[in-house]
Amino acid sequence: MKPTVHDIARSAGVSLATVDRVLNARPGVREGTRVRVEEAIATLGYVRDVAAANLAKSRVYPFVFILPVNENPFMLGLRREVEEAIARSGAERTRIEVIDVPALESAALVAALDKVAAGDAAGVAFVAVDAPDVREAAGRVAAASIPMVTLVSDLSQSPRDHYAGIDNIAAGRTAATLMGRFLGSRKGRIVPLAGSLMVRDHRERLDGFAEVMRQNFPHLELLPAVEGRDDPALVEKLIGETLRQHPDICGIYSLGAGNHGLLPVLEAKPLSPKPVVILHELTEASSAALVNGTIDAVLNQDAGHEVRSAIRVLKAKADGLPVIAAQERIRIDIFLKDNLP
Amino acid sequence: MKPTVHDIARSAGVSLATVDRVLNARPGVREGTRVRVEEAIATLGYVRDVAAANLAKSRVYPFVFILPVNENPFMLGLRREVEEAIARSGAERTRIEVIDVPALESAALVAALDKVAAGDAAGVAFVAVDAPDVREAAGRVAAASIPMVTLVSDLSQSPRDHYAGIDNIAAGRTAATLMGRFLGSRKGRIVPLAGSLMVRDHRERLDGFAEVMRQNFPHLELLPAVEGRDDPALVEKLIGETLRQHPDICGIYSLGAGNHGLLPVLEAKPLSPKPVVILHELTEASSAALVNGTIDAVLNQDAGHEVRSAIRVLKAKADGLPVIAAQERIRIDIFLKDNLP
DNA sequence: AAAAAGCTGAGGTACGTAAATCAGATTTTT
DNA sequence: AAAAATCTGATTTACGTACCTCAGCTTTTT
Repeated sequence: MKPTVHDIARSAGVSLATVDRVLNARPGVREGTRVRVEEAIATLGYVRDVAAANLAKSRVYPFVFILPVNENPFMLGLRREVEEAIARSGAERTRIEVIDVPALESAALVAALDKVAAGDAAGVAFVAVDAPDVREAAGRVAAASIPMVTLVSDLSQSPRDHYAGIDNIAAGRTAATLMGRFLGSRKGRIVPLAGSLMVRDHRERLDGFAEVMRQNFPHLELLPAVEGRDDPALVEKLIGETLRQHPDICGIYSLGAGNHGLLPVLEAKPLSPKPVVILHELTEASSAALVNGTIDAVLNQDAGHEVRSAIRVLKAKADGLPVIAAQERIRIDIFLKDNLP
Repeated sequence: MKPTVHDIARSAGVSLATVDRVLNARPGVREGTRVRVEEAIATLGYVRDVAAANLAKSRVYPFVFILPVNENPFMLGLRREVEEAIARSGAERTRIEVIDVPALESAALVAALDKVAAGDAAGVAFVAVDAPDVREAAGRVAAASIPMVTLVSDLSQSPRDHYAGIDNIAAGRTAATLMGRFLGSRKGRIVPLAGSLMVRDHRERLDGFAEVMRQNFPHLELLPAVEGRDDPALVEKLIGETLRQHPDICGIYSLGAGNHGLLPVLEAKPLSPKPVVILHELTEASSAALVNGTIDAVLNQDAGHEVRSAIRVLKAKADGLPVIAAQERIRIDIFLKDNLP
């Protein structure tokens, strides 16, 4: 049978209250007594029953999710996953507040973080904008001892407890290897399509991609990135121009969320020979394009996993418990037409 | 505030005992009263607090894992993950018993399943051998209303509640597409290396692989599968012979657990031009081979996810709760040298 | 030295649910 | 019609932990 506080009390020859004071580091226990209790805890191998403790405390975890207002499919999906987590709040003893902030603006994010730092949240998850003022605000959240995880986009050199997202440099490298291997001995130019290189994840993906390209596939020329601002109309225009200007394009790497502009162009007038196209983010559109052969591979991060992982980690940090590292690693999913979900 | 059984009782004008009888479908409540209580439950939007219920019941989930005794790295890893789950048993209110059975023998598996069916387990997970007598034994487990998930290898047309493993046909297809695309215009023979085609997952991988090969890459000739019984020495011998016999081999697909025999052969005398090699299961050896370029891709299933998923699903089934389908889908991980964990 | 203040420990109640025991009302049996 | 059996509902205790209140003891203050 699992030992309980009663067993500890009996074994150490003290009352429940004393055991409780030792367990919860409350004052009012003589040193010698404390040691006796701690020995009993160690000998019996007592572990606190978190469920019972939460029940007794009527514990709820008030978490805050700071999400950018962004119309692209990935962010909409992320938001939906947060809403599903909110729907499960009752069962999970969480209470999740969502703060909307304009995308890519650090000022609003800083304000939101400061509001969290001043409040009584048990944890905060946010999509980071990698800027100095955000880093400072994160410092204030950490100073308030509020667990903090970055979501999707990380904040470098910050005191966040955890990053729930993929390694974007690795994603770019992976895309490059797939691109190079799929092209084989074909020669030509590769065009990367980003949303904005001011965004850290886009920049990292491009960096990883460019490095592997240069190193392993020097016969392929990498064009400067087209920045489409993830705006379908703009992407359509810019990509159309680029393709006209460079008839020898043999590869396209769309590392942002501009697929709604890219796919129509590719489907309207298929190039010959068909370029190798690799996208990020699995959506209905990209899934269909994979099936009909317009594109060749999709790299994906699972927003549902990211949200659930963020919540698990925040809970664990709030309770000072360890996390299962392997469970919380967000993987880069690679989809070909053969392994679609 | 979340409504509790007390709120229901007050709202319906009955006692706690009556609410409890309705909630747990116990007899002894007049039809009219039952309806009143159910209406109160619906109006207030009551949901049972599973943690509190488990506490009151002193609930533990006695689960049984039936694992084949098998020395290959994947099965050893699976076993280690089950052991880690056992280490977490206290916190998760589980009590996990492991039954060892000889690999690939349906008789021992049937005996183990029958033992489970006769016992008081709250759920069972097992690595299925796809045979009629196993199917029948599974039927007896289902008849005893014991939740049941297959692990790693599925049991067709069986009453299992869930399958915690990858889609092996899709895995084979994915391997074929990667193989074909990596080879580009190269011509030659492809050799599949299996453990045994009597094992369902190996057969399915081969089937998926062969179909895509035939359909999309007809210029590549698929040799009959080499069955190496996942025995390093035997694999080394057979693969050596095959390579000598067919100097034009340009692709190797190792779909079983025979990598410890294959890798030494490839590293000892590298072929030129280097064949494209795709393996299953990420281990230290395959990871190293990926980094040094001996092999080109690794398909993997995450044993830790499979075990944790199996436990989550068994718990949910035992409590009659729904599962988060997306969370429980086991994905085919594709690793290139660029996205190793 | 008496009173006040702090220290240490004991006991009890609450959290939300399950389940056993108990009490009153209704129906069935003889 | 009385006794027994069955229904239906109420009360109480328990699960493991947190935390509040109170009592006895020791130390400090006046």
